[in-house]
Amino acid sequence: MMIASVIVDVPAKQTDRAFDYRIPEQLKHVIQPGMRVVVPFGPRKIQGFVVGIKEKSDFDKLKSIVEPMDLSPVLNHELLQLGDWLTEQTLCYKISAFQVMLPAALKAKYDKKIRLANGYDVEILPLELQDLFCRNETILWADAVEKGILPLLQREASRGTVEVVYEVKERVKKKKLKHVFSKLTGNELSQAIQQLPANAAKQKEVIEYFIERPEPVELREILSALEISSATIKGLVQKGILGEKDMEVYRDPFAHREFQRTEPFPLTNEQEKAIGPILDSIEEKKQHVFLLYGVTGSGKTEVYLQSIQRVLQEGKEAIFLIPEISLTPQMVKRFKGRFGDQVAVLHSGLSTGEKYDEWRKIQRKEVKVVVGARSAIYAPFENIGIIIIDEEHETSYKQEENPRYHARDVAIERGRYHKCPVILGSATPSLETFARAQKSVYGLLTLSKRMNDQQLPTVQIIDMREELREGNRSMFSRFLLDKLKDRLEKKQQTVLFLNKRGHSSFIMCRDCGYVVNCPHCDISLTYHRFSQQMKCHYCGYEDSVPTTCPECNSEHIRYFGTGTQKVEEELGKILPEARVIRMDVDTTSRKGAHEKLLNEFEQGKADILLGTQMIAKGLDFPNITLVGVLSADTMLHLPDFRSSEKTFQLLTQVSGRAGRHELPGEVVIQTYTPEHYSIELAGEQDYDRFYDREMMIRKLHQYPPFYYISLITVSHENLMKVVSVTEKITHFISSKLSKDSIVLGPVASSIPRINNRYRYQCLIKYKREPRLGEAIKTVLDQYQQEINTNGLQISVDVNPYILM
DNA sequence: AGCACGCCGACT
DNA sequence: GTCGGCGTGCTC
Repeated sequence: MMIASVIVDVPAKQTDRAFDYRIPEQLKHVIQPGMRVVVPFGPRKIQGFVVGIKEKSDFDKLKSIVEPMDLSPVLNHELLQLGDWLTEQTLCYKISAFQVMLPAALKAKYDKKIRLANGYDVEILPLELQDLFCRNETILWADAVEKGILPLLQREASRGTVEVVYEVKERVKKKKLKHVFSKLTGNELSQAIQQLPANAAKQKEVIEYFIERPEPVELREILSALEISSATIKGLVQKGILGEKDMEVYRDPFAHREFQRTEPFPLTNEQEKAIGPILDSIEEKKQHVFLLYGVTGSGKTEVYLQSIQRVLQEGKEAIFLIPEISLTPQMVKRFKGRFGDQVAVLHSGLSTGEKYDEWRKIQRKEVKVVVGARSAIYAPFENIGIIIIDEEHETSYKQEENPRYHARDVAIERGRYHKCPVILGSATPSLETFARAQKSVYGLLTLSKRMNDQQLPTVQIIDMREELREGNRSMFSRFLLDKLKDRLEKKQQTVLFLNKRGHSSFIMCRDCGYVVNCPHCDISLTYHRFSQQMKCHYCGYEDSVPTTCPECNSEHIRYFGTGTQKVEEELGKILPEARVIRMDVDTTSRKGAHEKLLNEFEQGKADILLGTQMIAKGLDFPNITLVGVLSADTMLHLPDFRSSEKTFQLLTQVSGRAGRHELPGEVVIQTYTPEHYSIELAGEQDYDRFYDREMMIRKLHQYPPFYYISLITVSHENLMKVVSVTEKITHFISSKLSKDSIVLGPVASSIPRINNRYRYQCLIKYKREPRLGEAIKTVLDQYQQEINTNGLQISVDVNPYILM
């Protein structure tokens, strides 16, 4: 007898193990590891992943697999193994690890239904129910609740006349469209033409079409191609010459778009030198991690493209990761232009169905290259020749929910399996990566010159305190304003960057300084002009803006902080002639809006592009000669050890937008802390000195890359409970680790309360601690009961990116 | 996660 | 005496 080990779709500690199921005889040759199956679990039917097949089980009352959900495995051997690794690394459930590797469309949904039990007739039911069950075979549980007939049904269920059934349903269907095909051979078709009446010109045209191209064709396509109506086709179908059938098609997010083919550019000396070791590594089939450290505009992309080209020549596949925010149409264009329809694109702008289709193209080996954001690292290729992570330092590569993985780590793990190079590219590498390159753990490849020998833009740092002292209360320094006017005159373009993170608009009383906080979370409410409301970004609480201060009754209570709208307004006042395009969450939420706005800017329909994070990357327009950063230091003051690094990276990225082509670029950075090294050195665009400086601080405070960190966050409604549990956990972990490790806690989280739940943390810093995972698992086991029943939550983040 | 089983309080 | 509360433990 064949038995399948199945990981069931129940994300809980107690079910985080394989359950054994009998494989029915007729499925003996169908069921394979990596397939999704429907299995009975307790009283219901749920989805599961087959992880192994064996002949014996320790369990003797096995149930049988109900049915397979796939024709072929959705997870190959490597990905199953990778799932185990993910579970180990991030301490997540197996089922979560598998699900994160697949498109959302493959995640099961469940229906709970009620139907007449076997052997009973509708007659036996009370009258109210008879009608219902005459019309429907089953009734959705949710409908029954709504109709208020649940008690009735429950009574019947206890009599045994109706029963509850659970069904697993697929989330998306494969898209099918009507196709037309020829039922006859070429010769037979030619004969058929003869037999048609003389006035059937259109029908003859259709038959000729099929003589030339005998394969099935989409109905819509042939209708428009031959300019005929569906009646023509219908006639031929009735004559038995053509047939109609529904065939699967891909949703194509890039339909009706032409991508201009591009050829490889000749490489500069520097590029040539950088690509050498990569090509060697491809050839030697050796795992090797490289840091491609190249200033903005130094031509990293061309190195990527030509490396991928070599991989394709070897008959292998390539994964190219890029942060969601810079996964712009521009970037897609470059890849599609070079590699045509060998490219699949995966990003959050696609619908569930579109993502699923792109994923299937990969699985069916119809494409060779994947360009995508974080989760594209799990592309189901089987013969990977290179993995590239562009903008390696970006925080979006870390997933902030379970499984809390970093795409870089997954890339290196997959590279190990496929024995292929992994390229990490950045102008401002994360300290971890640069440190590893310095220690030769990673190969260091440097591009120090911009293409065509353009100069890096000149950077001017403006002290806004000085401006204030001299009576300028506007958000534009006089220097920046002059520059703006200058560009308007010269008809050159400007990018204005507003760093909003950590500093959104809040409501404050100007008399007593009272700030309106969320009643459920310890965080200020954000002002939304659109709805004239205040909103909590953590729990969704909403309220209208008070007219008087609840503390001092003053009427001088209003919103504070700088939003893009406010900047736009002020621009309108001081530079009324300037045409401004604003890009933020509000103006880009609609699908395609992002692209549209950028296109308008590119075509010169505006002088100033004003925006937040989303314009920091990827913009590459020749006419941009000025970049202004309105508030450089807003995120410098976040309680995070990476805040200096992030500030430096962001400022450097933004500066890189200026002067990428013939015209020289200029950058103006406004700040209240010009003396801070991350701002000063971003101004000098000196990564190396920033690195040295920041490394000293990291060493001093025992942070990465000198120490690894893990973060345990405990939350509960009761403050005392949280503190005492965190206290115990801290104690326990501390007792299990070597004395070189540092265990900090209990400490209130930087957002001490979210949704009325208090949050405390235990931070662990260590150099080598092989037993830490074990210790954390013990903690989770210990508190299992309270987690299940008492509403206690304990979350673990190994190598957290944000300490929140 | 769901759900059944089982042991204690307030009702017909 | 029973209906129903939610603590406890199980699901191949």
